[in-house]
Formats: sequence, C-alpha cells, structure tokens
Amino acid sequence: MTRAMGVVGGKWKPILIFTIGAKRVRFGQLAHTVNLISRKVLTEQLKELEEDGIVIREAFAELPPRVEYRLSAHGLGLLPILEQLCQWNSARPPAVGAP
Amino acid sequence: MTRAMGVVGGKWKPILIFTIGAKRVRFGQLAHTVNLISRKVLTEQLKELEEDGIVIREAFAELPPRVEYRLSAHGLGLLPILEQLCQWNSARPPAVGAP
DNA sequence: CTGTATCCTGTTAGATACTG
DNA sequence: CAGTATCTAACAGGATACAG
Repeated sequence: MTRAMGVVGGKWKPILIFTIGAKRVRFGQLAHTVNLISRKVLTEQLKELEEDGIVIREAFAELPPRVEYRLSAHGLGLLPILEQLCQWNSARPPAVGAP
Repeated sequence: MTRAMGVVGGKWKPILIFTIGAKRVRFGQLAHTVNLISRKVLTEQLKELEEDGIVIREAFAELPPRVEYRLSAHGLGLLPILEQLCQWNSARPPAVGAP
C-alpha cells in the first residue's frame, strides 16, 4: 500500500498518467499541457514512472530530437482506478471549515 | 485530481483508512496497529482526514479518556478504490533496476 | 489515555541558467 | 527539442518532552 502510493503519489504523477492516457505524448506536449510543472521536475517524475514500469520512454535519433512517452500495460491498468478516485473526490461533501 | 491525492496522499493516510475500515477504532489501537507512526503525526493525519470528511472523531468524557474514530460514508467509499490500488500494485512487474 | 509543543532533519519541488 | 546542473525554499515527518 505504502509502495503503491509512492508509485502514484508524487505531486504530478497522477496528472501525468492522465495526460498521457492511451496516447503517445512528446516531452514538450507534456510540458505544455501540464504547464505549471518545471522541466526539471517533469524529467524526474517521468524517470521514476519509467523505473516503476508505468511509462515507456522512446527516443528517436532525429534532428530536432523527439522523445515519446506512453503508458505500459501496467500503467494503463491504473487509469480506471484514478478515474474512480476522481469521481469519488468530486462527490465529496464540503470541507468542515470551508467558507 | 491533485486534490484527491492530497486527501489520501499522506504517507500514512491510506494505511489509517484501511486500519479503521468499517470498525470503530480507538486512538491507542491505531497507534499500536500502525506502530511506526509517531503520535504527533497520527494526530495530524487524523485531524486532516476529519477536516476532509473522511473520518469521524468521537470523544467520550470518561476517565481514562476514550476517543473513537470511524470512517464516514464518504470515507467508506474510498475503501474499494484503495483495495483496487493494492491489487494493481501487487500485480506490478519487477522494477527495472531491481536486484 | 489522548493528545500538544518544540525542535530538527530529509525530501520535494521550484527558479534559473546551461548543454547536446 | 529535450533535457542537466545548481541553488534555494517549503514542507512533511520524526524525536522528545510535557499536559489535561
């Protein structure tokens, strides 16, 4: 459990997983879509997701360079769970101290 | 999404939610079952979970004092999702750099 | 028994500039 | 275009002692 949270628990990881979804997405697209993340952090999180077998990184030896990210089969299995988490959250009652 | 992760994303929150489950659990039971958490952090996390409407805190004016925690209806809705996350994690492939 | 109050540390992420 | 390097700030969490 703790480990599962570590895998998806970074500040940006769930957002990145959603953004990649079932598509192939380039580094620049991610940086643009998730426009508040710094490139340094984006690189770090993607590297961790790759090490955890969630995303697959594919680099093309072109000019200009192109790198595509996509979810692995294991990573795709996460999508419906995160969607449920989203739905659960949107149905949540207002916070106690909310204005 | 970011908000949902904030709600369940603490280091101990998912574990606490699981530990409470469908029961009423006393503070000391939680501290004992999750025996690596400090009381300070336990108090903090429970307070946040309470503010987010996940757990309900009930204090009894007895000696010695007794405080029971249980999941709200909203909190109970989280259990199956966390269970799925657990199952997903236990089916995960070995890490790339694993020994 | 159930917390608070301090103090301290490691981790995480953001800003900025530079590279192949 | 897709990163790295470096520095800094903020925060979460732990150790310990004390309180109602």
